[in-house]
Amino acid sequence: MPLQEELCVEAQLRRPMEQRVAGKRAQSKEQNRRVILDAARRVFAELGYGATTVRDIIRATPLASGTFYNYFRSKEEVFQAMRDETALALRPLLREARLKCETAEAFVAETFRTFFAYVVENRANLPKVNRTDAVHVRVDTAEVLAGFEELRADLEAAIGRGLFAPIDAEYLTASMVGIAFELADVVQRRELPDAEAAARFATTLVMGGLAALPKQKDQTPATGPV
Amino acid sequence: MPLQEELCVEAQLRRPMEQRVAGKRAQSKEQNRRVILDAARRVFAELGYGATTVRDIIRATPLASGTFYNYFRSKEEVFQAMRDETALALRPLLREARLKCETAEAFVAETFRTFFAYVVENRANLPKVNRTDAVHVRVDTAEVLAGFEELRADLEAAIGRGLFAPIDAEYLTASMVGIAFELADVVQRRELPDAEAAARFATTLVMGGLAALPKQKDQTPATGPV
DNA sequence: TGTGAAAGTTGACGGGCCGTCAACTTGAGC
DNA sequence: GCTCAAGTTGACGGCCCGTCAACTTTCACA
Repeated sequence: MPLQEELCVEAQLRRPMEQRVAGKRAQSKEQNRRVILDAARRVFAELGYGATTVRDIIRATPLASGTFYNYFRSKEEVFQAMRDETALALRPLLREARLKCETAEAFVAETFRTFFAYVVENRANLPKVNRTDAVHVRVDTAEVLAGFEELRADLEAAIGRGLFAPIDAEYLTASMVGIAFELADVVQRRELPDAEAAARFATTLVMGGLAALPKQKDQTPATGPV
Repeated sequence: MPLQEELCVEAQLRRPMEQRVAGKRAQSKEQNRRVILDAARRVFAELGYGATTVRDIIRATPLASGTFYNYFRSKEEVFQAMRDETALALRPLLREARLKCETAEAFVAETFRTFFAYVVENRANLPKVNRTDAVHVRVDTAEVLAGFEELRADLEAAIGRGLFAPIDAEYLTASMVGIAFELADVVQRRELPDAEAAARFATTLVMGGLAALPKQKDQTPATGPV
């Protein structure tokens, strides 16, 4: 029956570029997910994470309550999805920045520069901050933790290539992550956030430490190789 | 009327050491608070922070639901109280450790040593970790933030005394805090937590950075003094 | 010791949020 | 067209929420 095919073609001709192959089904599914995530972002920003309920998110949406649960199982899961989006956007940038580095200094500097630049540019989706009273919450989803693992793997590879002296990559990763998140917080609170300055500070701190760390290792061989 | 006084004395003689002056009222108030906090610790550990409800905590207690609300307004407040207890226990230790230091190295080393030692010794009350699925939560209460401020004030005082070169104390505080919490996490996950090793790593990293930071500042005077 | 008042406890209650599910609507394929 | 699977809807039973009137315990004073 050529008529049906023609209908299909006609539909595609009307909207030539976007959504060509995707059926209406898949389209609206993607759209609903987007609608929920956007509503959630607004509501979390308005009420704070703790005070927000699933119903608040649903109410900020034209959808019915049952539909919400077709997409997410809880507000926690929505929040994780939001953080995952950030992590998935940031991780390739970080990898790319690090891979082209030929020196330890560049490796560290590019990692911090990319991170702080992203954080400052996307203040709205800020990955970390949430205030309920004077309380401060940080959530690391699986995607975020995977980003940490990438940094660690890249560090170990760099150590293997002789870029870094052999040090405990797990400890160094943790330190860089801690510095990055805590400094990001400070930077964002300042009235004129300066991503470059934060990156410079973090880089200098870590590079100075890297110069000192291998010597320290020799002083205490009791622990043995990890 | 001496008889009333006698009754009071008799009561004290029966339990000679403890609770001498405190009336029954104040006693049971303190005890109820303790009972709730202990129950909460158990329940949070069992169910995780997110899944725990106020009713779960109440059920782990011989008290009625109304009584709970005489002491705390929500599970968030209970959790904050728990963290505050940790912060209030740790802060004097940290201050004492830092105050007697005559060198920058000692200042940094003692701060980290004290912190990691406390964290490893009190794994049960561990200040940071909470898992819901693969999610990782950290909460900084007002008391905890006050601890950060103390570190910053001590750092600035040390800079004033010439112990440290003049650097941005806010950035350095944030960095030390970030390193401390993130490393604490790594250390606690290891099967043989070595507080000393973590303290040594953190100290070396920061001291190496401190040697490098003042030079960096000269390179970029654009920002000006803070 | 007895008594009145204040402090503190209790658990039932109305209100709202939770996640589910049977009935319905929409899209895909023939 | 027609059928069936996929997806949506909102009402529903169950639970948690924070409150509060009734009750019990402690305290201060005579």
